[in-house]
Amino acid sequence: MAELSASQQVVAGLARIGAVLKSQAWQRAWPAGLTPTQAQMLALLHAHGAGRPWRLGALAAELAITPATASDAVDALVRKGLVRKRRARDDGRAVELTLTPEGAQLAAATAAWPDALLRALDTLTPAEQAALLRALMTVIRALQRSGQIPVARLCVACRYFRPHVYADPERPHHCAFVDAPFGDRQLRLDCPDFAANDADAAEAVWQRFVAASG
Amino acid sequence: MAELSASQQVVAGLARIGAVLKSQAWQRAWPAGLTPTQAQMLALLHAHGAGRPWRLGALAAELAITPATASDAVDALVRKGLVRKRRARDDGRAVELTLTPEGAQLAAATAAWPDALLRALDTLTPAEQAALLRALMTVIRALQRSGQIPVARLCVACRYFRPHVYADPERPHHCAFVDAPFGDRQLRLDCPDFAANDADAAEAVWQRFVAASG
DNA sequence: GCGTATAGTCAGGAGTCCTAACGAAGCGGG
DNA sequence: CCCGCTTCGTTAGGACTCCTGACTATACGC
Repeated sequence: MAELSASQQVVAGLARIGAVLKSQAWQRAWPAGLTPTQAQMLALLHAHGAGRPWRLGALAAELAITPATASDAVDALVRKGLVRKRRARDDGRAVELTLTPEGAQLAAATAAWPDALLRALDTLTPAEQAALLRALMTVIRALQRSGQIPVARLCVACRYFRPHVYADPERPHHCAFVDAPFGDRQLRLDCPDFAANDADAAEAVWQRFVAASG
Repeated sequence: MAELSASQQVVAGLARIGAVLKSQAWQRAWPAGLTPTQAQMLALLHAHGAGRPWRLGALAAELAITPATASDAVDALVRKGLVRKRRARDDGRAVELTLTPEGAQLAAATAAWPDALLRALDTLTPAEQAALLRALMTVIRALQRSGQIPVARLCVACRYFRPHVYADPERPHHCAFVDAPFGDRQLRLDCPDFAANDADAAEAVWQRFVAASG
């Protein structure tokens, strides 16, 4: 049996799951007349778009595609009447994107995560789910620090996050944005209320988080 | 703070990592003159192709694309001189695919997993890596059982797998194919020597595996 | 043999994704 | 104020992806 490191095995598994996500994205997007990229854009615009409209460049960075590709996809969405383009007030070069009512409706309808994967995850015990979530947070944080991911709106990197400030093991953390305690299972990987912390503070928060969670 | 289930959070994280895998696939494949799909094909042919050549349909199922798309991609690889097509001996409809020497060389050169992700995974503790691997196995197994993945060549579903037959906690399992003990960290998600087990036996093996690993 | 199922191909079309070249707006210094 | 540099986005061109639907050819069952 060839020796493969645990990391390599994990990457293989992630790649496999990535393939499932990709094929399910097609299956869900196609009936709605969308491609996966278009559906992803719609979802992003829908998820955190209301207050501060997305710019095209930010969208491209988020989806890990070039601005040229993003421009293509946005045009397709505009042709379909789902998205509106507007010049930014404060920057005549930039383009702001907002959903039309039709777009918002379709985004809401398409937003559901792939059932098969959710059901598969539900076969894990709660402890396994928590461990998986923590592992993913660690990985995503590392990827962000190495520049592979533009912005990761993780609780553990957020200005409002206070890890392990309560004795209650169910809800040890505090979110200063909503001013409420919460637990590991509510830790978010992509919070709309995220506010970036400076590097040193984020590192300190992370250290406190892992130290007490070990 | 909106309530999201742990499963939904995990899917979000997996999707995020999937995006990284995708963008890195482009970065690695492009300099070699390949697209991600072509690189994946080459990798599959290289990983377990020597003995029993791949058929086009199997490749398509593995990559979760239609046979038509697979046919396109194979043609591209044939044009580039990396792959050879041949009618199958035992089935005049089927096409068998083998790597040319150039293809094998390129596949070997391109085979490395994305560094950034490996490094990110190395920030996990060994215990976290093991937990992550087990969680992924559980998920992939569930996806296979629901038909989302064609074949998952997991140790835990293999005819040769004997879970927890030794006292040594480092190497509790036995592989009857290589006739040697091994540990959790060597459990494979995609073993070339995999042999399918029948459903009942696989279920029994799985139960023994999770019961003792809990 | 004959029909049905299966393996793969072809044609057509929208879309993805890249690079490269470009226009247009902001920003800074002289 | 205006020249150059940078940044945001678009266009153009090309290879490829990915689908559906129609098709050919072989295999298999009765």
